[in-house]
Amino acid sequence: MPVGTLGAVKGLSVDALSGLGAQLMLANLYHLSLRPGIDVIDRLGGIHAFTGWSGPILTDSGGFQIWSLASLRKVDDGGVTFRSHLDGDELRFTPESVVAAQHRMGVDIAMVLDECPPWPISEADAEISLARTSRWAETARRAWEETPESVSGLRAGGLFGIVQGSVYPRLRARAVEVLTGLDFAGYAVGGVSVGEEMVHRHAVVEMTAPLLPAERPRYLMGLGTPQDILHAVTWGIDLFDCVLPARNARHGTLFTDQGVIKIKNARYLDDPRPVGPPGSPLAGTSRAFLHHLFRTKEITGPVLATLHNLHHYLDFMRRLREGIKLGKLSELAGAMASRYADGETGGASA
RNA sequence: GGAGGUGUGGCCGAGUGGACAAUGGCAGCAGACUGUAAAUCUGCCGGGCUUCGCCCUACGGUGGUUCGAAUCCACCCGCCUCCA
Repeated sequence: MPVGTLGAVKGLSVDALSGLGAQLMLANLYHLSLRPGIDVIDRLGGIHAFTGWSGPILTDSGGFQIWSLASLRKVDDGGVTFRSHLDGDELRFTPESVVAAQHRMGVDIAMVLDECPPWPISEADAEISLARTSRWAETARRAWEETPESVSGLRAGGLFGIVQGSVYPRLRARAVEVLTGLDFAGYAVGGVSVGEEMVHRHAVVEMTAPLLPAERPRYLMGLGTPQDILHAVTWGIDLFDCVLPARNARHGTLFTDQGVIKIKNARYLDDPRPVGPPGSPLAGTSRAFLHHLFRTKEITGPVLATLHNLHHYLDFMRRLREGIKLGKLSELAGAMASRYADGETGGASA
């Protein structure tokens, strides 16, 4: 899922996004609640009509903002109260209000409100946090059936639960048990991509993914680097979202099969080689030109780089799906992993 | 011709006796970024070294005052503005 927090992938039109073959876009309830506000989206006929994106949309609930905006919120058993990062306004999210808001926008996949705990965290604190997240999940699941009063009369398509429990196997297992008992349309693994080391990240996937029902989608929230995705796919994860390809593109880092290209580096000043492989959006764009666009701060630089990175990621996922279909995932994953390891400029992260 | 102003590191621009190799910004070089408070942030940025320190060269030029000068004085050079 390309990430379009405010309803758009930064730098791309909906046409450009669908041209890349994107199937599902992620948006964010916290950010959309502040601007333009759910009422506005409701009045305009829901999030698809509002954004013009006709493909599926998943909205994150604001649980991640409990972590990322930790200094601007207060959590209690009933929910979370944010102080807007824009103007300090109070914004109250409860499990029920979050479900209702996503119904009103008519999103395809709604996420329950969860508490994304920080890292590091003790097992005792993680357990307290998980207990709250679990109660919220039950509340959200009950609220899900209630039809909201909305202008658009829309409903969300499905509700996903979010497995928390930090790095602790006992807690992750308990979380899975609670959530599967509530019968969600899909299950997400949350609480990663909060600054933890790769070993922890991978351990969480390995201890959680196998416990999730095989017939429901498994969504790993917030990841990741190509290496992270490769690892998670081999462990049975189906769905990903990550700001990395889009954000890094805007910051001048391009993902390729050979590793990472930092296009702003002086070495690309007169590099005639194309940015992307044949058939990709930037197959006809030289590294020298893209370097020039970044150096001169042309808006087109970040836009083209975003096209490139999203294409690379979506193509990467396409190849993995193909590998799964052919029953050759482990072969493919092994080959890809070694390529990233041997990349000319190294992998995406240490 | 007269009057006034000004000259600082690649550029712009602070600094008007010691805390100054000299605030900022730009440019330059590199790094970071994982459910987006991010077209953002961080580091380096006169030269050399044994780089939490030392040495050299530096605030238009020359000379001087002073224990000490980018800062004060004299002369010279350049540039700008106004008047004629």
